[in-house]
Amino acid sequence: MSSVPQRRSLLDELASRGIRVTAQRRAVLEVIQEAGEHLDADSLLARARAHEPGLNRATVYRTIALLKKLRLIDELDLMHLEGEKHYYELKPERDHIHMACFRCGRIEEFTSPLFEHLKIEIGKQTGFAVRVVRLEVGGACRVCASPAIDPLKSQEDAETPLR
Amino acid sequence: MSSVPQRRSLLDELASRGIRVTAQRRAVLEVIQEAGEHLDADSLLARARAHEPGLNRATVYRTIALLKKLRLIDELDLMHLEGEKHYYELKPERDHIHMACFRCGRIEEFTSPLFEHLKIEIGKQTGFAVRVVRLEVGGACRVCASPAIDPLKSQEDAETPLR
DNA sequence: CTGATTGCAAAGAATTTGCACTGCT
DNA sequence: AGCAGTGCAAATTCTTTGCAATCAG
Repeated sequence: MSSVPQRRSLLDELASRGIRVTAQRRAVLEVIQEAGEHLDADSLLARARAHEPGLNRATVYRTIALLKKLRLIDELDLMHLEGEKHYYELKPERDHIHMACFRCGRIEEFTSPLFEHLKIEIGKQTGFAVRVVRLEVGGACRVCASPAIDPLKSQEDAETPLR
Repeated sequence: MSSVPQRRSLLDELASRGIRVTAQRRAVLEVIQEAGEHLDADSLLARARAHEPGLNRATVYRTIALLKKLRLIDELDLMHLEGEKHYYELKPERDHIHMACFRCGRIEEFTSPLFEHLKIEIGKQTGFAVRVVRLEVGGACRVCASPAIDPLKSQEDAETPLR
């Protein structure tokens, strides 16, 4: 939800690697950095155009690809709750789990030491060098799962995504 | 990799729920059931056409949607190693982790009691009723991560997907 | 200067949908 | 018989690409 600012800005990361900093990239990076939520390419474009009006959709996709390659952002599916878009967020200090409520569509995040242990175990047991981890969960959030909310209203199906 | 057959066939599952069993569905179910690997919609169509030549692509998608809704299969992305397709597998008795090697493209599976604990913890800590879990990992498999393989050949990038 | 980056427009990949026809149960 | 399921073709959604013009370093 609220994000702890990370040590170096995306801009600094690019510059320090000798990657060209253009006005377009600056606009996209800024939006990603200040985003309070998970953004897809389309909303990213819309917001970045506030900074850089002529910005093209293709440039957004190319910038996303760049940031992914540099492992500065993570790509999420959020259980495909709405369409097949991808969502992006700054790579966090500690990986977290994304939980998508099939009933109300809310996305929750959750971190746990167990998750960190699991990642370590994967490496130890299999020899696999873990670079990117994505753990997504679908189901019913606390509120939607509660049977006490409205006994008269028949419960919507929370077994399966909305669409 | 090799799969332990589950108690009831997909066909029985449908029939017992009063869902219509058509030749087309039978063909798709059979392919999913015997698949030794993760199949996308396209390969699913190709294989199922061996049983049911006229089978249409749309029917495959509709059948996949049905099985997903009934939670008889899981949908995977396999870190989008090749395109944005989805892959499908029978819902296993115990959820497993999918590990995708960015260098050689191999997919490994891994199960761990820690993973089960983590799922339980999610529910306990957040009140979220977990229905579907997808844990995917990207990186370098044991072989590709090994620095001893070929010291002369400069290592390919294993930090990031191939495409 | 000069190659990396961009915009544009078109193409591509994966999936979904409307509708008339077919075939389970 | 009746309605769920299917095929077909077109539409949608999301993303990528080729190429000429532009701009950062």
